[in-house]
Amino acid sequence: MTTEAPESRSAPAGTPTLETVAALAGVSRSTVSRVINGSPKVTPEALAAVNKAIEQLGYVPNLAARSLASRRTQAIALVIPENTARFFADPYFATVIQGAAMKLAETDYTLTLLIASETDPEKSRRYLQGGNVDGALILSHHSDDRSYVALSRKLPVVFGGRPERHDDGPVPVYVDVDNTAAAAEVTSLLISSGRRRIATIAGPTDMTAGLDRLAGFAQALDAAGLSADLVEHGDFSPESGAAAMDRLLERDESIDGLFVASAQMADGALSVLRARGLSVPKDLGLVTFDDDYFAQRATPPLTTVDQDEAAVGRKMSELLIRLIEGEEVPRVTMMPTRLIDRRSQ
Amino acid sequence: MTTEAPESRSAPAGTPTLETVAALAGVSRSTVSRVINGSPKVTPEALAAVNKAIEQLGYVPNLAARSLASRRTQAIALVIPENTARFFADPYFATVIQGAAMKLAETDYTLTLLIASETDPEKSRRYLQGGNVDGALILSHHSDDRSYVALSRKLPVVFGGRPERHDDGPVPVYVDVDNTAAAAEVTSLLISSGRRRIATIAGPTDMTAGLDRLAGFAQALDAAGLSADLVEHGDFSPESGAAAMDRLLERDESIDGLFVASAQMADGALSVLRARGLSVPKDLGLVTFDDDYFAQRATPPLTTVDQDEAAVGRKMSELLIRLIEGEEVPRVTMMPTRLIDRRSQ
DNA sequence: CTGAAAGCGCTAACAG
DNA sequence: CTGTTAGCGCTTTCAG
Repeated sequence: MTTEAPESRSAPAGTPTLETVAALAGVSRSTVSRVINGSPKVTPEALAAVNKAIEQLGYVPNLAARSLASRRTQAIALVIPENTARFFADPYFATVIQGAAMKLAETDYTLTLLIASETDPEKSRRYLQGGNVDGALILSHHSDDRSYVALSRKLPVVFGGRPERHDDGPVPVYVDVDNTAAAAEVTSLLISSGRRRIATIAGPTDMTAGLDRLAGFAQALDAAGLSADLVEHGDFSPESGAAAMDRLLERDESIDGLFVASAQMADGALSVLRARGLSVPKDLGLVTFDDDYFAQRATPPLTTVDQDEAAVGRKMSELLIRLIEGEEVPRVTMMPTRLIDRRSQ
Repeated sequence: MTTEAPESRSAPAGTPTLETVAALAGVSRSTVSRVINGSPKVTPEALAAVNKAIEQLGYVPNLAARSLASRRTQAIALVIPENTARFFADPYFATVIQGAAMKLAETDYTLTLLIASETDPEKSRRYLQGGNVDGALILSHHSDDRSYVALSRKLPVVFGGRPERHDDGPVPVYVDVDNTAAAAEVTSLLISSGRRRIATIAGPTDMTAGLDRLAGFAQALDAAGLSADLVEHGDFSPESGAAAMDRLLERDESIDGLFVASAQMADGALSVLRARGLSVPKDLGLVTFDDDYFAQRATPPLTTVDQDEAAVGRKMSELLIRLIEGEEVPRVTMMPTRLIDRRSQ
């Protein structure tokens, strides 16, 4: 019944453990642990001995054990809506993820991809609240992030893109670009080019980026005393842009200016315009959002808003880590956008 | 020195533990553990009591503890080359990842994104060999997967895309499409259309997909007694396709057939052809690879090879899990491709 | 079928 | 600065 004689424990088979290292270095496990965790309270000699032993043994700490003992997992979940088909195809999200992952790769945190099942939302909720991660990065796709906004009271959480709020809790921490301001700015370029009958192909109404760009569009027209009634929605895909363009022209053939909420949709819209024999910018000024391949290689190249998606991802990771480590962070972080004038307005 | 009186342990604060559940259900921890792990050796009564307690407490097992005790992590690493900029932008990889993640989401495995740093390759090697994951999914990007091929002897590993081999070890397990056969097939369409001076814009020489498609192209021409000397390489991006097209036309203006190894490159090539007043398929037959937006919406829509990237990802996950669970799996799995004839040849 | 006991590998006070 | 002593929460023989 005593806890004696721990000598006869595990034979030095398998992967080396902290204990193996301690033995080889001639110190206690605590000291090895201190070295691993970079504690300053270790004599140079001990440190050298331990490091040598670690090197020699090719020792790698066991994360599970560490996390069990320290009650920190060093893991961060990246929550992705199940509706992934469009999600991954969307270069916006792909790039944000990339930025977030690259940033985390510089730290000791690990990124766990969590696909939020729509049929069993409990599964991911349990995972997140079950202490399996130290925090979560959430890419708001559709506006069904209600539950995640709630989650952010129990776990450090950072959103990518302004999450929609459905109650009066505290504002969740998020990183976004100022879609409203940027949309207004690029739209006003249309106005200063003398366009008067200005329409927009807006994003989906269940994504805040779509809503915000539409709001910016309307703001700009309002300020100029123009009517913002020519609005058709797409889902950010080229196909939806083409369809919206058709609807717009059906409603009013005299359109002479157009703000398309994404370059991919603009590509679709352009194909319709071309088919109708309308040329940009001669017959109609066209500005858009995103400086991707579509905006750059369109005929003509399009005046657009450039946003740094990777920077959004990096910032999300940075904020989350600070949050996990107990720091105060701003609830709202707006990343800069840049207007690229290619004279297509 | 005795191990007695464990009663006065942790107050029932914080998250419920297995012990809490056991107490509430009136059984031992072992029984709760059995229930959680779906052991059949539990009486219906015990099972019910435990499940009720779990429900009531909102109990979630602690993965770290479980993994420490069971020596299995239930985690799978997805290894991605650091050169991520292009990686994530590439819809091929994005979709494979998606497929792999979706498949895993149906299981109890968790996906950890591991960015393989080029400056510190040891970091990911240590992580992988340190017992932090049960297996790894590796998306071969460039041909620097030497170390990962070696890794596959110490850890269950499945590659996406044929990995290049640099030694004579066993063939690693991989999932791919038969790039060679598909490229040969689509190229032969060009031949049967009567094209005789056939060129190719090949992929990069450091990616097996690029090499294999080039090999298929050459095979088809050889079989028809045609020369396969008109080869220029791109990096799968539209820009590189345009540049390669320029070089090709400089070398030989009489080209009447062209196989482009990716639809994105084909898009670039088409812009060059258009600029030169050459029309497809009138002046020149054009076939490509990938049935994405570029192939579908090109002018004209292109005859191409459709591959199901998500299926590749799913299959990778499936094989890896079987490998982890000790099953034998085929070393090579070829996913089907489909020829889509749009009469652009 | 169930419980007791003994750790998995590591961290974290607490003495020394 | 270093070693000792207890566990972190769960699985797993091994008796019963």
